[in-house]
Amino acid sequence: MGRAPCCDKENVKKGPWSPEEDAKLKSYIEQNGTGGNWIALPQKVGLKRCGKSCRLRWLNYLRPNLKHGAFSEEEENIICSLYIRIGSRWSLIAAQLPGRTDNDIKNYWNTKLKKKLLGKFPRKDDHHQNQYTCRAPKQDPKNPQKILNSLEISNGDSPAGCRIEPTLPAYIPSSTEMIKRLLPKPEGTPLLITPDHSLNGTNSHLLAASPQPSSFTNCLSSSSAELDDIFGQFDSFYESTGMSGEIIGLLSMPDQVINSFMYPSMEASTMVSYQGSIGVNGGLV
DNA sequence: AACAGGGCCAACCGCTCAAAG
DNA sequence: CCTTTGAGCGGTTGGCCCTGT
Repeated sequence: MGRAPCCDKENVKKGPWSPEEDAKLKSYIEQNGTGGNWIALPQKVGLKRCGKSCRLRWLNYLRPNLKHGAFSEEEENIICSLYIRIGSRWSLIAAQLPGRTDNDIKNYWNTKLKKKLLGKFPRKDDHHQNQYTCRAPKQDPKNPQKILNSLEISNGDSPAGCRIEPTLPAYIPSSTEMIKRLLPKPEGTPLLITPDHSLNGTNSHLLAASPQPSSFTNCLSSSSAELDDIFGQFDSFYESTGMSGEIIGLLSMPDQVINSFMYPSMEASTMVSYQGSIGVNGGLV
């Protein structure tokens, strides 16, 4: 039953790769390819490494045409834009940046871009560590490009059915240009904004850009199942009408509205909603 | 010069899903 | 149909390096 064992875990080398190991692996793959079987590769190459380790080393460091230098401004913009839309799908983001690996992008985001982006938007109140949780669309394993094909980086439109809940602390955007990028709805788009009580105690928020906000105002509750149902209603609505729209995760709204959501005095069952529309500069009206 | 702290990044860990048997 | 493994992915860690004190 099952396949042959992967590798002798007791007898594999871990830690940094030596130049000799790199040379062996590179030379073998360049001459013979991977053979579609990473687990068998170390033995063929003559390395005391796990197949997974070989795969990682090849993909992240040894394979040809990899860029190792600093990221360009254009690359940064692409990463930011995609992260906001699809979350931490590093492999999908990497697919849009030739020569960059998912590991590279992930490291770059975690060490530089995240701080850079958040630094532009000082938080109103530091002890409110509010997080938006992300429900970007599940990748289709048969067609990983499907999501990306529906993305258009520059114009602010979002993929159909994409639910974007970036894991970013709540903040009030201060840059008009960034507001437009983060809240890329056309002027006049109606909005429904409600606290997401499904994330009990975190004061996270669920934001929705809806063509019919009033119809959803009264159906929110603390149950994540019901929130899923609401997402479903949005999906159905957009599908049946062909209109574009999705859940969005970043907002710009008046202080008093922010405050009414931020402060944790609400009961879990309390429902607060805000209805408005996106104004000329991306702010709420 | 010595140490602490933070940044950076390669590599590992652990999970999910599909495929092999 | 069930169990086990492989591939791929995102999250996390550990160690090196740099900078400030």
